[in-house]
Amino acid sequence: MNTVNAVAALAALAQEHRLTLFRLLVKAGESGMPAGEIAQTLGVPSSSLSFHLAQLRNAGLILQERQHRSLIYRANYQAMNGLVAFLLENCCAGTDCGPAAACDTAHPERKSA
Amino acid sequence: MNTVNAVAALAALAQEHRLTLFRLLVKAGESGMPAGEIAQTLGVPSSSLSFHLAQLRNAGLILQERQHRSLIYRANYQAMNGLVAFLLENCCAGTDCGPAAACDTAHPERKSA
DNA sequence: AGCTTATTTCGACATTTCTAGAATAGTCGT
DNA sequence: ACGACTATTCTAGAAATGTCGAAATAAGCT
Repeated sequence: MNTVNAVAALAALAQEHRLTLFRLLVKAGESGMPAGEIAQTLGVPSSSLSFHLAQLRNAGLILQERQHRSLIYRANYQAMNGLVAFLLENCCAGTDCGPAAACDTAHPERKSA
Repeated sequence: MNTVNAVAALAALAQEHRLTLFRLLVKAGESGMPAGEIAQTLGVPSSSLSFHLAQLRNAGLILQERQHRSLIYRANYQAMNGLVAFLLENCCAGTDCGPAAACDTAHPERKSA
């Protein structure tokens, strides 16, 4: 993670619809949500939603996967952790003041191990 | 922390100069830095810097304090932690997957306790 | 092949944000 | 009070971003 990546990720999150959307996907977990369902939940026209999904995807914060006719989106926990780590990188003047991020990609209810 | 606050904070950080500036202050710690020194370090005209400092301040991410002729700025660790906590709030479908933020306002080298 | 559903891309417009010079406002020493 | 120093506000133009209808693309069904 460098400044440019971080700015892209932050800019992607710095918008009401996108932040809500991202958090929705964070909640949704590994199974993700199809674009249509997201549009409905957020009450945003599909073309607008598509624009926002693209922003988040370009920033690497969400992942896309086709499932039959629908495109399923889910949060990229790893990217999120990277961003948080970057933000708190030199927190407390470089002293290690504890773990900065702690969300694993694996999902408690779903992970095999 | 709510969505509106979070968007404000993220928007404040979603800009190359401001992100660098914020991280500079995070490194600088409790003692902070005067505006002039920041401007010099970042190579940004003072009027532009002032604009960015105001953005970060409005978002609650940095604190201002006058010291004689200089205005000293320092990172607001608490605000940062609040933001991170908000972002990872329902991480892993609400399962508590560990501490999301860990930077205390108190500074190892300076704290009394 | 043709029809239906799901989603994206295009285009045009409105809004917001960034930049930086010039003017203004506080603070201090003399 | 005056001058020097530090920093902000004002201003205007340039650049980037958000919105959403209409058209286009992709996938699956019969």
